[in-house]
Amino acid sequence: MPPKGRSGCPINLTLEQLGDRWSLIVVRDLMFGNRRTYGELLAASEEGIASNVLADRLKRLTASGLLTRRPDPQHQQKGIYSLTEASIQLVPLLAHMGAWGRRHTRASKELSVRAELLEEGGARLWSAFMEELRHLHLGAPRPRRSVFGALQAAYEKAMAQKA
Amino acid sequence: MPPKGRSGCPINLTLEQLGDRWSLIVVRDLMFGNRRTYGELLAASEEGIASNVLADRLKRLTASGLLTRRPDPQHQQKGIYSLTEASIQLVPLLAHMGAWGRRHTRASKELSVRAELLEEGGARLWSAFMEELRHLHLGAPRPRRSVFGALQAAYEKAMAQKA
DNA sequence: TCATACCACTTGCGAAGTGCAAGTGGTCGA
DNA sequence: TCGACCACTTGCACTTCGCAAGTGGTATGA
Repeated sequence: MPPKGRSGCPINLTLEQLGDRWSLIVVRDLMFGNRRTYGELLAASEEGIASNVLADRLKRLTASGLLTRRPDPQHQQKGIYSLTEASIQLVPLLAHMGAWGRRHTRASKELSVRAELLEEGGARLWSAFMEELRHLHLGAPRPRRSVFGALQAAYEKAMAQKA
Repeated sequence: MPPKGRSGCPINLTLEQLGDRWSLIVVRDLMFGNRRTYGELLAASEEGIASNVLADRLKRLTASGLLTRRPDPQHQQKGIYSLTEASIQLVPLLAHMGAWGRRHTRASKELSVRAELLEEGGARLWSAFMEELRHLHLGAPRPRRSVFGALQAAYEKAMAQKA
């Protein structure tokens, strides 16, 4: 089967799927912010994503197998978005992006706390986090320790210290 | 100093610099293909980058400190582009992108060979490769072993086997 | 020295992506 | 049954992208 797109290079193909200014922001918010519906993703967006762009990205990411959508039993109209195994495997990539951004951009201290923890924790922490994401998004058994909780707590502590 | 851009999140800021379909392709070709001039980057581009887009990216990447340009002593008009420490530190990111693309996209076997080696080699191999890039681009001393050569040889072997 | 090829980069233009504001049509709670 | 809510669409101005052709300076060989 011939590879589609501009070339068969794996880096290129990754860029073709994720190389825009919003796709990974959406994945990030699902992953680290546990935002699961259109409304949550739109309202709590740190970067102020436009509603049409969000709708478009949810559609594309779902079509390419990085997200799934299931109806909310509480609310007919609402959909609940989940990560898939493919997007859960983006954890190391996002961790590295955070680490790089922390060093080479003017990142704010509070928002860098999670990136810092992930960097310090290394591959073992990423694995634990991925296991937890499999629990939250794919129905896998709940792991003992919550990395998600630790990241969240560190972030909230940093925000409190700032204020 | 307040962070610029959409938000101070390090992942977001990384995306604002590199989140498009071409910037990392240019870095990849400089890094793994050792293409150092506009002409080399344009002619050997696997993905067929457009000349104006290449010119624009070289300008932007240089402006944001990911590349430097110095004149070619052999040829008045030509410039030689080099990676900087910041872009050399993208090695782990590109390695992960390759690894992810290899698993989750229809990457071609030949072009995946380098990604596979980088993935197997892990952090130690990345460090060695970065050391070598510092030699090639920043004038650091030449390291003993050439990762670049090994990657290149593996790629060429794969291409030969295909033909 | 002059024609020719080369080379880095620009220009023009249609197509696609982005940002913003308003709208739509179904759903929920009182 | 009314009004608030919610997921998502539409319309429009603006920017970016992709492609093809062009421009003007530079090396080269007769």
